[in-house]
Amino acid sequence: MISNKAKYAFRALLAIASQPEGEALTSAEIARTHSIPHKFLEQILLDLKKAGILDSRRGKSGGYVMLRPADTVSFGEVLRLFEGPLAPLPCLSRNAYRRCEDCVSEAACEIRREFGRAYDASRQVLDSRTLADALHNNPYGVEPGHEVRRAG
Amino acid sequence: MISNKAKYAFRALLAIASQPEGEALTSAEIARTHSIPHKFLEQILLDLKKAGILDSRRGKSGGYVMLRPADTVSFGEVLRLFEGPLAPLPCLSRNAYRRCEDCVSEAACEIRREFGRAYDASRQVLDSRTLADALHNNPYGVEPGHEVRRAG
DNA sequence: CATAATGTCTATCTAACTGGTAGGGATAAG
DNA sequence: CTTATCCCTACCAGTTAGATAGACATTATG
Repeated sequence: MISNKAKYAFRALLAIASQPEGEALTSAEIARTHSIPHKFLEQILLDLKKAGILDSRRGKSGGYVMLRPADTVSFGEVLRLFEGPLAPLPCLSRNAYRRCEDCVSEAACEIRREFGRAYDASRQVLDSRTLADALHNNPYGVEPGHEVRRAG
Repeated sequence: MISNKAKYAFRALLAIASQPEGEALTSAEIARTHSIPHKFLEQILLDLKKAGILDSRRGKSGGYVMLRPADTVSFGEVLRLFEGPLAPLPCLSRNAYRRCEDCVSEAACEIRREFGRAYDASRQVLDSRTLADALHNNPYGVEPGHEVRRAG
């Protein structure tokens, strides 16, 4: 199960990304319309800003807007931001690679091999599908080469 | 990342499943050869026994053997035993279904839709691959209908 | 029967994490 | 100057992870 924090982040991002270009949403508005604890949401939006996904305006008539276009923000990227590495084993993570303490051979490890298959399958979805795909309900797995579109 | 408990369980199961028919492995042997804390492993093996996957013999020359054949025990089943539901969202879990607190429509939920795709992909691997597949390094995705072999 | 080696069960402990809450401070509009 | 907003940090209660400990039950063997 993903954390509430991550789930809130997706709700907020989808709300912000579906605003008309340039129109900001305040944390209070998002919190109210999506039943998210306000101060908790503020932390989340701040994280998204620090990650370069959102931009913010302070003061009266402030709020949040997308900094990067919604079709460049993948589900995997957001999830990693709040959950850390998505790999089921440390030895399968690209960014947070760590060998298992008592590993003899990664190539021969059955657990690594099988979980690698599961991870590949999951990653192919999460790292290719973007906020824009979700909002437009874009079909999945139709166009060839969809695995690596704008969202890296 | 999966828990150490689950990882230890897979190590132990693969060790037991690769023993010659009828030959038991003791918790102490497994703990030593795989660098697993002995008492911790005992709890794990007990869980696997209670789940009907392993059988045990007590007393001198005791130990653990497979109760069900290795080609009927899927990775998903073992993982669920130690990690609980694998679904990324409660509303995607078959066994532990729960609607999101403030859900308006599951059919319209973009988050549910996208995570459903990721979960499907991952589940297709985990619920089809068995301990025997892992031990024999059986190829994956070759034979049609492999999704539902002996392991349900 | 005694002993030693095993599995079985339950309790306990510490550190980290989850899911918040709280209270300011900085900034900008009007 | 007031008010609404974002920004930042600290804190807290409950749960979970990852064990550790100790006693009890069962069985093979001498």
